[in-house]
Amino acid sequence: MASSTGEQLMAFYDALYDAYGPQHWWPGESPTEVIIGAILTQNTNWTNVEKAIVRLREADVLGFEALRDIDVQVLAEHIRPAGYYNVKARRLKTFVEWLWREHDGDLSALERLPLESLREQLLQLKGIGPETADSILLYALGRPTFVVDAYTARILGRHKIIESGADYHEIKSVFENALPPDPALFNEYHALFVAVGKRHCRPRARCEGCPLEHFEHDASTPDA
DNA sequence: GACCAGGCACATC
DNA sequence: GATGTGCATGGT
Repeated sequence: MASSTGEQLMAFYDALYDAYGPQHWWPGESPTEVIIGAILTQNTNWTNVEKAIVRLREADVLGFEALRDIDVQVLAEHIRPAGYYNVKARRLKTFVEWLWREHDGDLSALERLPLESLREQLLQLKGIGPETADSILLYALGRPTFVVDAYTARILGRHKIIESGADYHEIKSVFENALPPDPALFNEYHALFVAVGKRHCRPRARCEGCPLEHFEHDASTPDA
C-alpha cells in the first residue's frame, strides 16, 4: 500500500532539508519589509524585488508611515525595477491605507485577530490574492497558513499528488490536512520548495540531481 | 530574441 | 464559471 500523503510530504521535506538545509526565510529584515516584498514579488524574480527594496531604503521610505504619505507616482518610480510598478505602487498604498483605516497603522493589532478573519480581510484588498495574503500571514505574522506558489503547484503536479488544474485552495489543503499546523514547519517547507523549484522545477528544468528525483515523478508533466 | 520570474484583477464569452 | 489579457523589469 502506498504511503499516506502526510508521510510522502514529510519524506519530501526531509529530503529537501537534508539537501539544502535551513533557508532562513523570509529574506526580509522585518515584518514590514516582508509585507512590502510579498507585494513586490508578485510574478517577479526576487532579484528585481531586491533592487526595488534597496531603492526604497535609500529614499528612506521603506516603512508603512512613509508609504502612506508618499505620492503614488513617486513611489512607482522608486519600485520600477520590480516591474508592474504602477500596479504595485497602488497595491502598496491599498495595504497601508487599510492598515490605518482599520487598525490605526498598528501591525501588532493584527495579532489579536483570528487567522481566518484576518485572511478574509487581506483578501478583500485589491492586489492581495491568496499567495500574497498567505505570505504575509506566515512570514510576516507567524500564522500557521501554508503558502502555495507556482513552484508548489508544479512540483506536486509532477509527483502526481495533485491533478493538473488544481486550484489554490485545493493545493493548500493538501498540506494543511497532512501536516501539523506549525508555522516554523510551513515556513521552512515552502522556502525549500522555492529552493528546489528554482534549481530543478522551472518549466523546462531537468530532474537530474533533484533531491526529489528518486520519488515517483513525471518529468514531462507540463505545469499544473 | 524568446522565455521566465515566489500574481492579481478585470473583461469577455 | 472558465478562459484570456494587461501589467513591466531584468536575468539567462
